[in-house]
Amino acid sequence: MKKRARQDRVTRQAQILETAARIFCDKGFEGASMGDISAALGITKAGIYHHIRSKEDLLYAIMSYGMDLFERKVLRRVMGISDPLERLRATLKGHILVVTRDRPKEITVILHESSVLKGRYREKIDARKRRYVRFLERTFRDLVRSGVARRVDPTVAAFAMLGMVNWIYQWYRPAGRLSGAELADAFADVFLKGILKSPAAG
Amino acid sequence: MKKRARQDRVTRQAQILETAARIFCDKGFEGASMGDISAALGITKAGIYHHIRSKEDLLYAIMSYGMDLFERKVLRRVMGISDPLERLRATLKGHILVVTRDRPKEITVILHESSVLKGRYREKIDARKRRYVRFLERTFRDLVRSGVARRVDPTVAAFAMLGMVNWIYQWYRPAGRLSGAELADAFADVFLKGILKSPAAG
Amino acid sequence: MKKRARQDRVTRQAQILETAARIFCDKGFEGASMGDISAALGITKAGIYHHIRSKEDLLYAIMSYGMDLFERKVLRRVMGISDPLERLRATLKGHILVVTRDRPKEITVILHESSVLKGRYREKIDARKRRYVRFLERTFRDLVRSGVARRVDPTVAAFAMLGMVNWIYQWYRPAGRLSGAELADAFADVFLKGILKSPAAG
Amino acid sequence: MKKRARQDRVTRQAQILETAARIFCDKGFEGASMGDISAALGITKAGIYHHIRSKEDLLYAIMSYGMDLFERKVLRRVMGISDPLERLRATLKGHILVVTRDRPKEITVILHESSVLKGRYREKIDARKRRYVRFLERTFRDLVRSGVARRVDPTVAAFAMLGMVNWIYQWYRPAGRLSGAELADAFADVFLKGILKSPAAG
DNA sequence: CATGAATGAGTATTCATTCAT
DNA sequence: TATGAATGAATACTCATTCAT
Repeated sequence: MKKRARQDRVTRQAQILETAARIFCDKGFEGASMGDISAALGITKAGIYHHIRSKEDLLYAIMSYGMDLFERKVLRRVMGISDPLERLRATLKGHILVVTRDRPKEITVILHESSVLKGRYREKIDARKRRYVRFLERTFRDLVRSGVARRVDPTVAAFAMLGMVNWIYQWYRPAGRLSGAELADAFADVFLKGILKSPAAG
Repeated sequence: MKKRARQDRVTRQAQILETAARIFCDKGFEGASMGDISAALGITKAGIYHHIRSKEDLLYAIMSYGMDLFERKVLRRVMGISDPLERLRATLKGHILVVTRDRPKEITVILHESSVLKGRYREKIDARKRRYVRFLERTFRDLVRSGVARRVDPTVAAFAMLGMVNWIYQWYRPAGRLSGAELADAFADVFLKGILKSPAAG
Repeated sequence: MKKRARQDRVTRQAQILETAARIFCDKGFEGASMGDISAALGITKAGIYHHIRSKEDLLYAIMSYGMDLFERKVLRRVMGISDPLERLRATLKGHILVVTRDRPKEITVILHESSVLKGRYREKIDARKRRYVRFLERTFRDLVRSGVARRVDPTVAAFAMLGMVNWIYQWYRPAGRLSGAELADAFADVFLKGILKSPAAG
Repeated sequence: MKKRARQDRVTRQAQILETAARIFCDKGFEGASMGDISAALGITKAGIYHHIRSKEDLLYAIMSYGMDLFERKVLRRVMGISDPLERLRATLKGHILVVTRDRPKEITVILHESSVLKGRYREKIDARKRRYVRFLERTFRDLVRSGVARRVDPTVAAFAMLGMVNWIYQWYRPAGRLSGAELADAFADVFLKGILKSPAAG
């Protein structure tokens, strides 16, 4: 019985995070009201405050969960790959698959609302983002060193790739022509080989 | 005297747009209040309403101006270039230079707040964005047809490039290691030739 | 075991009264929340409601206990004194010693929050206060009649004394220069003999 | 016309202060809501915020005005009196007359709500209170030195007097038996000459 | 005896907007 | 063209209290 109670609580918490993520996604953090969220949950505004401390805490919890998700589903699975090309390809595809197939609202929230977070919360999320950027930079450096990649600036390459991938949520619709897997392949192809046929043309 | 009055009015309008763009940029559209804007302008809130009809109108005016700017500074200058590779290169570099050197707040607002616009305003801005996307797609199609580019999906290529470029405002700081021109060159290099040394490796 | 249970309950009740008195004292009745009290007690808000019926009841219970305390420690001990001057002196000193040495939060609550009580509760506390005022008036009347005191208005004298004494909680700090006993002596001296050297000077 | 506007504004400000003082007096600061005040003024809650910055600011403004009032009506008029006995008598009577005849709600608010103020506001009001206490202490010291008063502790005498006088708002009703002037005389009599007929009796 | 969850009413405050002047 | 005053609706959040477990 106690277990049930605890489980219910977890469920409520998760329900709130999920619903809030959806609504923050649709209306933006500032555009969404606690009333929107409580209404979507079918409880009162006051009821929500049994489970969270403030709207900003809620946002952080969502982002933190989104980070967990990303790290669990992507980062953790690719960090150990020793071959840098395999590592990069797995990262790129994994990242794209997560944002196109699972489409976790939490990650959209991270991408779109990160600047509303202040103070320690902001720092914590930013630190986790930077960790990912550094992982990408390291991978590009490995690729250049191993002679597989051209002499690209690792930082430039990292942000080029991040831009391509993080922008997906702005335009990609799963109902469209391309599946997530197809997009992943296509983006990997463009990013790795470039647009042009012959390097000499550049 | 009449001319002066009209000029002053134009000036006020421009002042308001510029100031509001800066503030929407800093705090987001929903996070910014008309009071923030009027305070930054040194006039009263009521005073602003002599020049604009509503906060949403103001946002639209900013975005519209941002679009004008982009089209004048980038699109118009490259649309006429007949060689598709030159056209693409000029577009890519022009676009990046605009967002790294001029850094117009209006364009950041377009990128970050477009989903708060509703109805006809939304459609109008979206139509202009789509026009740019179609222009890019046409360019990639031309490149493939002319045998200069590999067989890439034009839509995929367009959004890959847009992602890289539109994400820049999220991380690029002019005080950093790279100048706008250097970033433009580096991104063009990565995008056109890809990361890898040998196409066979992909 | 029953005895133990009852004792525990009494203990809990007393704990709640004491803690609530302290918190009402610090933050005022309206400024304090049931959450403040429950947190200070280490139980839940709901837990408190097993021992009290409402916040107002709790306030009344505190005041009532404060009154009990005062009547037990002061009034009861001096009412029987037949010599009016001894009676007055004992009352004055006893009252001051209670508020300076024991410093019961309950009495501060009575002095500071009495107007928030309504209805029957208010009447009950007010009645006990009036009883004390009438006791003082009677004592002054006795003093005048017996020729020991000058022809002072008993009501005026009673409220002059009450003001001096009831104001103490606003400024007196036990860490200061005067002990409670010293303050009691000093106040008694001032009140009984006045400020001036020679009555003629007044 | 501009003058009228400014005058109106002053009037509104004064209206708000006065009304809020009355309501804080009746219900206490925490017990009173901004809605109570706005309703009493016949404007909306939002309307009030054109004239004040916050509820706490409003409280400070009331207390500050109460202090102005007291200093103007009492302190300023008596500070210059060179004879200490005259000075004390004028202070005592002036103070009592102010709280019994004018009965400014602002002074009651100062006496009852001062502990809700925090930070700089609290310090400012406290400093003005201390200034009055020091003035009283100086006066008592002068009286003792000049041989007019008995050897009383100036601090004790000051707080004895303050208690008598500051407690008046708790019990005095102008509809009662005593006029303010009569109470002033009676309190002065009790305080200066004491209760007892013969000093030897103490 | 105690809890976690919930609620309805209420809190101070902010908002975009209007309007008489 | 600008202002000060005002408003109605909304904001995030808190409150005392209840109740099933």
